[in-house]
Amino acid sequence: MPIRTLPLKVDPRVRRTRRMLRDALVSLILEKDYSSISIKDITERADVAYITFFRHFESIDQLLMEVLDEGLAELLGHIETLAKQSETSALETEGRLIFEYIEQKADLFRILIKSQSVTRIRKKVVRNIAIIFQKSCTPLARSDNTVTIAILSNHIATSLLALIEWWLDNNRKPVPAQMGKIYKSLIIDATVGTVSSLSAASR
Amino acid sequence: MPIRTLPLKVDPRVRRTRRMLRDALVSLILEKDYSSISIKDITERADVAYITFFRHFESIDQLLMEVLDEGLAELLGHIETLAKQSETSALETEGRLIFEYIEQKADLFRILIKSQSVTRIRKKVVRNIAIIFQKSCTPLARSDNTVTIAILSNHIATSLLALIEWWLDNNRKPVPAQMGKIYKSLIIDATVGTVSSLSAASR
DNA sequence: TTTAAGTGTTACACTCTATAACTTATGTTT
DNA sequence: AAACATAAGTTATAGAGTGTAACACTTAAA
Repeated sequence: MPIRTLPLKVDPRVRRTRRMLRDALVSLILEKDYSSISIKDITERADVAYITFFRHFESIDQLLMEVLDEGLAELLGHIETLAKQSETSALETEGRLIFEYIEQKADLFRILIKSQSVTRIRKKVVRNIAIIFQKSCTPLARSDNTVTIAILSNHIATSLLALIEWWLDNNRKPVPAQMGKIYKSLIIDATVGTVSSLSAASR
Repeated sequence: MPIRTLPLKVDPRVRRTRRMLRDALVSLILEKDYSSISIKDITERADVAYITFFRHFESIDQLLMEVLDEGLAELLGHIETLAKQSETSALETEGRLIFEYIEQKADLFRILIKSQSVTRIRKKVVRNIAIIFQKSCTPLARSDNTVTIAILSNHIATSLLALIEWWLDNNRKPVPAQMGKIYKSLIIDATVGTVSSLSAASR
């Protein structure tokens, strides 16, 4: 049995303060460079006392992690759904749906990409996405080579993020449908092709 | 004709100071987190007065750029050579040579990967590497689609860096020869395959 | 209403960045 | 070698940012 009952009634003042700090950081990230954001900036934007920040978070990075954990849960759930679809017959639309989803959640993705500048956070995001694709990679690597699976899933995660970053930097020029095709061919099909060529070489 | 003759006799004191600052930053990056390095740290390590830093550089980022420009020139030249080889018949050894080179220049690469945490610097490194591969990509994309070429070269550059980062994070586990195969199959062959599949679709 | 906990105010110590005025050291030139 | 120009060192200063402490005020819960 768990030691603490999960909701455990959080003081509404605490909920309010943390939410205001999160919202303040989000709006600040969207309008200026992450590394130039100070704790004073955040507390002023949140209309909260300076010291209150330290009563809830150890650093801006930690606050950002809370923000991302929130948004990432939804994002990862969406990617996971799409990854599962790729095992079925909906391969054609999978990539397009990803980029359409990005257009909808543009703010979240701008923050996500910007956050990648913080190494620790970037690695965590990559790892989370890689874990999702790991499931799709495992059946592919017949020789159950754990190293190969790790490399493949890491490659998919980093490549997808890089492709998204490029797309956002270039004003989302090719439409989602075209980006979907590129994603499928350049990342997914290519990964599958690698598995067969590598396992053929070791056979 | 250029306005200034290029070497123009740099004061030996300036050369010495700048070299000491560069060396100090390199040794600091190798032993602690980049974002925690202060200008005072650098000048103390370099055994130089604090104010002297500002007489040569505007910021730590700028000093790092000078460090990277130095090392990157050699690195890029090496990759370029390998990229040219890929147009000939030496395809089999290309990838292996890259990872053997990384083992030799481990310090430079550790700095390069760590520097990626600074968005501006990371983008510049990616762009530089992408430009090299752009030349190899151009003949592939027959429909001279500039967008496609940009995406392909960006994909190769980011994927290669991500693969290198993964390899360094995992204690260089698979030997260079194996990593070379993975690189060739997962990144190079996959890119070539994408070009043909995309141009076939638009035909 | 009383109590507990969260938040605000003010003050302070510390680090880091950035600049200025002035002195000392070093290289270049005559 | 002496004179000059320039780089580097010393000291002082100002301002921003982090982090903590003591105390007063406000809100939620009993």
